[in-house]
Amino acid sequence: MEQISQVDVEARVERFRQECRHAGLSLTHQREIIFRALVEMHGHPSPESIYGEVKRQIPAISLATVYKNLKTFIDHGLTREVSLHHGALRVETNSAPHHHFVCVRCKEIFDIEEELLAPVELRRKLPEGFSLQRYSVEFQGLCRSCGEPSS
Amino acid sequence: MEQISQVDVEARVERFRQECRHAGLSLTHQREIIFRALVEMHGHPSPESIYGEVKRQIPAISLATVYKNLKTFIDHGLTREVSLHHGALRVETNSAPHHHFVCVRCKEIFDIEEELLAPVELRRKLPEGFSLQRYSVEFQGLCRSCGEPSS
DNA sequence: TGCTCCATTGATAACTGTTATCGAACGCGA
DNA sequence: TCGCGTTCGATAACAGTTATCAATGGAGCA
Ligand SMILES: [Mn+2]
Ligand SMILES: [Mn+2]
Ligand SMILES: [Zn+2]
Ligand SMILES: [Zn+2]
Repeated sequence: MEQISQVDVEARVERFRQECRHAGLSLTHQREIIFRALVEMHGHPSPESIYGEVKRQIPAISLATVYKNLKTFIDHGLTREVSLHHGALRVETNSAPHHHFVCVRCKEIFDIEEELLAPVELRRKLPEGFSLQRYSVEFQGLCRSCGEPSS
Repeated sequence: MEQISQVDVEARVERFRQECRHAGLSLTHQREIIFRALVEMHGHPSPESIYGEVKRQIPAISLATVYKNLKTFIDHGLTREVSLHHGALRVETNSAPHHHFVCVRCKEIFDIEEELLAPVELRRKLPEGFSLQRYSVEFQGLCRSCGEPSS
């Protein structure tokens, strides 16, 4: 959670410009401000919080523009979505500890039995003050149906 | 993903009844049908899909009843929500592989450096047809601020 | 069994997060 | 500088979820 230096920010914005050119994306003012905000905001910001930040520099910007650009960035690998299954609540009654495989394409969630993995080992302790209740490994990739070449 | 036997279902529904009594929850017809559907549906159903299932047995049931009961079940540990951060899109520019700690209380997401963990080891291969792109470990528990006794 | 009370239900309005639509504005190559 | 296709802002529409509230119905008790 260390602060990112201004030099690093500029370097990443410059790389961003190159990647936009590469991908045939127009370099709009909005686009750049949004990306810069993204890099400068530490953590895992929501569209709403990014909007709040960007609005300070472009008061007239639309929330829809933020959404559209975030989607564009994600599609082009310029940023990443933290959770692939944030769309709707999902529940399960399988109370046994187990892991999940999430398909990046169809977003389906598959159970992975716990025994398939060797226990996760911590080399050091978690940061001070954090109390652990459980953990599970989330695998991401293509599921059987989505990986087929015929798709 | 093996099919659950009818005997097991009944056993779990019976346990459900006991736990409801224990928790001071009324044993309503809707409640039991919803729970039974939940146990019988394999995978990670959404409220909408549960509603669809339950509606076949109680055509007049309201979607709100399904939501309310799912929340009640989760609050009492009768079922589990698969993802703690399904509420809204979250993005990050931290492209280095890393893990996450999600606070069960405030839902904040914290980065955990990759080096804190020994590499995850697969004892066997993933199920046939699944292609892995990445994985990360999700820790759940209380963060520093939420774990404080003064809260 | 019948009565009372409070939890729960169903209907629906309201709210939040997200996407679609569309005319205006703008970036970019010619 | 011009012209075209992209992107923008405003806003309607949509999806998922929660709040509201009157009606219903479990659960304990007479
Ligand atoms: Mn699962
Ligand atoms: Mn992260
Ligand atoms: Zn898939
Ligand atoms: Zn917390």
